[in-house]
Amino acid sequence: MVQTRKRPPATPRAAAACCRPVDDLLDPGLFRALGDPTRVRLFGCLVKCARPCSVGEIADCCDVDLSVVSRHLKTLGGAGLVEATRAGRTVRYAASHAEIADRMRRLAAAIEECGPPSPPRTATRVADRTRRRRRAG
Amino acid sequence: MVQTRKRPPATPRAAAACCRPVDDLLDPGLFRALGDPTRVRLFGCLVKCARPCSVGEIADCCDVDLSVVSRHLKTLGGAGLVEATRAGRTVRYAASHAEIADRMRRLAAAIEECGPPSPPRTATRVADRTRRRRRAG
DNA sequence: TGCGTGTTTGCACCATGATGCAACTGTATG
DNA sequence: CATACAGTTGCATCATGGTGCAAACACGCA
Repeated sequence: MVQTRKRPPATPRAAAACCRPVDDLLDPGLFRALGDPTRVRLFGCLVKCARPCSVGEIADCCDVDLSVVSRHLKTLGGAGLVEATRAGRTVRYAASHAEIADRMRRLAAAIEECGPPSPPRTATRVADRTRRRRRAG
Repeated sequence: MVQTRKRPPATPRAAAACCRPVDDLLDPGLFRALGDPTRVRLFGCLVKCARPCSVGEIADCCDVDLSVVSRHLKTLGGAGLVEATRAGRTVRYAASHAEIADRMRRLAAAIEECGPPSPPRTATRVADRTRRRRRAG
């Protein structure tokens, strides 16, 4: 693996001026969309349901007005968390599983890249290697 | 790998009643903390700075009142995003890199687990195997 | 074209929370 | 003990946004 790690900025002020991958991933818009209890519940239901659901169906999973659900779904869509498709007069929303998972994983990587040189990871790798060697032997 | 995948609930209403790993990871409190521009900026600076910083230092990275920064840092701390340590009269906050990265990764995994059976992943694995075979041969 | 259904939008209300200022607490230092 | 400094808290203000109701809109169907 090549050396991609940079020396961290000396102060938070310097950090504010310096650009890292984590800056793009830390989008307030995305987190804001998931910051409301009702909205995150809707998103969770769509994630677990794992298929495109109509607004009416989705509204059944919590006791707020249908119009509220409609607005929340639009917000989730704007944040890229769900995707909408029309079929006649019904609109179906589906969770964007792969996209969001990828986004979260990239955020995790970006945060980790800024942090301390992750000794636990090396430890895990050593353990893996040991296990592999044992299995082989 | 053993079969851990469950059949998804038929409707969002059923999804609301059914419990999956993703439910615990989708904590509105965490996302709410990252949903404010000022706060996420502070968090980003701490992530990039990668060391414990005093409140005064941190306040230098954005043009809001020191008291506001103090409150935001407390919020971030409450969400588990940063950790505070006192030394005399100065309080230092540091980003919890490993914890947050782990949390994001587990969320990614939980979301992916609910989603479609991820054909791209299988494809990748096949590709990896092919590549490995080629490299070996 | 009129009707019923699924969804969105306009509007008003209200709760939450982000912000700045000032006062306060707590801790070193003289 | 007085002073200065780091940070927190109380308070008032204001903007944002979550909510419900009703009306409007869009589409399929008879």
